[in-house]
Amino acid sequence: MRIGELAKLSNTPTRSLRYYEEQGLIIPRRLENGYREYDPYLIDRAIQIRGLIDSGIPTKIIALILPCLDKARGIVPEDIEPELLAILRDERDRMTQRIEFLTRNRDSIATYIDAADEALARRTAGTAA
Amino acid sequence: MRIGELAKLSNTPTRSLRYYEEQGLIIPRRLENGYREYDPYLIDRAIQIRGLIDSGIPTKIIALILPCLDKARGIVPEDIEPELLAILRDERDRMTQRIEFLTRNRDSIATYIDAADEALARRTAGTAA
DNA sequence: TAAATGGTTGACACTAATGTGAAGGTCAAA
DNA sequence: TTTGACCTTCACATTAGTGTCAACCATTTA
Repeated sequence: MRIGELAKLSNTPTRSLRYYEEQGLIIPRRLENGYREYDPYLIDRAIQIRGLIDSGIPTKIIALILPCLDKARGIVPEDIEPELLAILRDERDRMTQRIEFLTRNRDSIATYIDAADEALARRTAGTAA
Repeated sequence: MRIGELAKLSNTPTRSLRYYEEQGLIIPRRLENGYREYDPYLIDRAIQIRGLIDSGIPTKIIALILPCLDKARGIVPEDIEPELLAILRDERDRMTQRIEFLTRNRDSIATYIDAADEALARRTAGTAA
């Protein structure tokens, strides 16, 4: 598929898709026209990248970990550099921290929302009665 | 305490602390000199803000949800605007999405790391034997 | 064939968050 | 009293990611 279709299917602006290519995250084939040609599996990849960027992970890190995410289901790495491994551990821990942070704060917001809902329900009930 | 001490304790550059003030996230008292004076509880708040920003939440959203996070433990909101409530629900859901995304990808990375470790262990064992 | 649609590159602009440096005020200690 | 550490504001620079526009090429359709 071409870039416009991928943009629709992955809900990602074409501008961003071209940027991801520039950053080495998604590199499509080219048709004779020069048009970008994307394989269908790249829909998921585009969505994944958007999610990671939205979570505060810079594209340079994403470029590092993407190959590992691909290989994760199956292929065992044989010649992995210890430096890359260290970076991966670091990033894994950073992500865990982020998850904990987000979870704590999300739960606080949820608690607040629930309290507000309850308060509203009480007031509505009182008004109705 | 003054800005330098808070910077050390919260591991946040003074530049960022001033920026947070500009964004209405942390507003310290002022001494007669004009120096910023921070209460100790603001250490946690600074750390919290850093975590949220690092997780991809923009300061404008943080400014909205911070008061709720404060109130979350205790004070029940009485006069909450339905618009704010809608924004909060939205943000809560967005954070949940982020958490799921991060968790999935973190787990993939972890799996990859474990596989690499195992492979290394096998090779080392073989070499030793 | 001409218009419409969608693709290409390139450039300029913008926001968010932070780095950095200038020019200067405050205060404690030598 | 002068040095040094820390503070102030102001301002310009930078990075990431995206928006947007210009000028042009390709393909389909009226």
